[in-house]
Amino acid sequence: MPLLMLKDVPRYECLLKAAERYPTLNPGASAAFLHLLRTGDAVFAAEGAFLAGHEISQGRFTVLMLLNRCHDQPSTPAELAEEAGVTRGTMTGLVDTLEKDGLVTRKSDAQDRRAVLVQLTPAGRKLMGRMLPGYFAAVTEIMQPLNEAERKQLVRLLQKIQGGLHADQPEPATPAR
Amino acid sequence: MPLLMLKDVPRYECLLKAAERYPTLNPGASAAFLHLLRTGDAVFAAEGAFLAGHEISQGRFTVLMLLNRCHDQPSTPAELAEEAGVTRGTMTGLVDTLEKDGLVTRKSDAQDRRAVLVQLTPAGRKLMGRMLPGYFAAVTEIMQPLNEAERKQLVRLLQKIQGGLHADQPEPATPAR
DNA sequence: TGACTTTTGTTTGGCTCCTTACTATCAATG
DNA sequence: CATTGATAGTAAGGAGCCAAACAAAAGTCA
Repeated sequence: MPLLMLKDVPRYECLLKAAERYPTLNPGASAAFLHLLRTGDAVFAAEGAFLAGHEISQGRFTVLMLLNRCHDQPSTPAELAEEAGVTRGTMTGLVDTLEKDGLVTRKSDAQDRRAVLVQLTPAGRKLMGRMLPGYFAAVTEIMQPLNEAERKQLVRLLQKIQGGLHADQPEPATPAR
Repeated sequence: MPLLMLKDVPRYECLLKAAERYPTLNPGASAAFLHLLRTGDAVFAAEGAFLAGHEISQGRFTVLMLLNRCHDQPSTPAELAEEAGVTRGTMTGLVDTLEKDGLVTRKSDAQDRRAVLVQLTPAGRKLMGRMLPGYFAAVTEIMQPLNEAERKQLVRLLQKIQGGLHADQPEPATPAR
C-alpha cells in the first residue's frame, strides 16, 4: 500500500459542498480522480498480498517477469531498469537481493566489459513456473466483477486519461526521433 | 512514483500469445489490470509533481487536507492515521515534519492526557488557501480527457472492482457490529 | 593517438512508509 | 482500591524507492 491518501472517497454531496467554497473544484472530475487512485491502490495492494504469500515483493516480481519473458536472453540492469521504470540504482538493489536468494545470476558481458548480464537461475525459473498460474488466476479474480465489455470500456477510459497526461508533460529534450 | 511495474503495458497480442502457455491467464482481465495500475500510478505521479512544486509530499498534503476539512476541530494523530489509512507510527513522522515546518501544532488534550491534538497553524491554513485552487484545477486538468458521462462510467466500473475486492477479503475478526 | 563525451553499474545518503516494541494513561472489573 | 486490559503516542529498525556522485569502459572526433 504505497499511496497515502484518503481511506474513503468523500461522498459526492461533500464534493458539491466543497465546490461552493472552491470555484476550481470540479466535483465529477474530483470523484473520478479519487476513485481512480483509491481503486488503483486497492488493486495494487491485492496483487502485493498475493505476492507476499510467495515471499516476494512487487519490485522483485517485476524483474523476474521481465527475465522470464524471453527464456534464454539475459538482460542488462540498464535494460531492466528502463523497462521497469526505475533508476539503475534501484535495479542494482533488486538484482542484489534476487541474486542473494539464488533466483538470478550476474555474469559479465564479453562484448562490453562495463556491462553485466542478468539471467534467471533454474531455481528462479522454477519459482516462476510455480507462481505464475496462481498469479494470473488472482488477476482474473480481481477483474471478475467486470465483464469483457466493461473491461474494454475501462481500458478505453484509462487510455484517454493517460493520453492527456503525456500531452501535458512533453519530454522537452527529445522532440522527434 | 511509488509503484514499480512494467513501464509499458504489453500489447494485447502478446497477452494472447502468453495465454497459450498459461491457461489461467485471461487476456482481457490482464489488460484491464495492467492499465489500471499503470494509469493510477501516472495520475498519482502527476499529483505528486504538482505538490512537489509547492514543496510538499502527498502524505503531508493528505494530513493538511484532513485538518483543513473542518476548520476549528483539531484531530488526534490516531484519527488522522485512521482516515488516511496509515499506521500511527507513520502519522507521528508526518506530524513531526509538519510541525517542524510550522504548518501544524501539537497540544495535549485536557480530557485525555494520553492524547494529543493536532491543529493547523495560521501558516498552514494560509498555505492551503494558496494551494487548493491550483490543486483542484490540476485535478480537473488531469481528468479533462473524459467528459462527464465518461467520468461517471469510470467511477461505476472502479466501484465494481472495489466491491469485489472487499468481498474477497472479509475482515475475519469483525463479523458484525 | 589523445582529449572529449557518453554509458554502465555501483555506492551513498535521503525520504516515506511499515512492523514491532515500549511507556503512559485510561477504563472496567474483582 | 488494585489488577487487568485496551488505547495513545513514540521510538527503533527495516524495506523500497530516488537523486547525485563516482570509477571503469566505450564511443567520438580532432
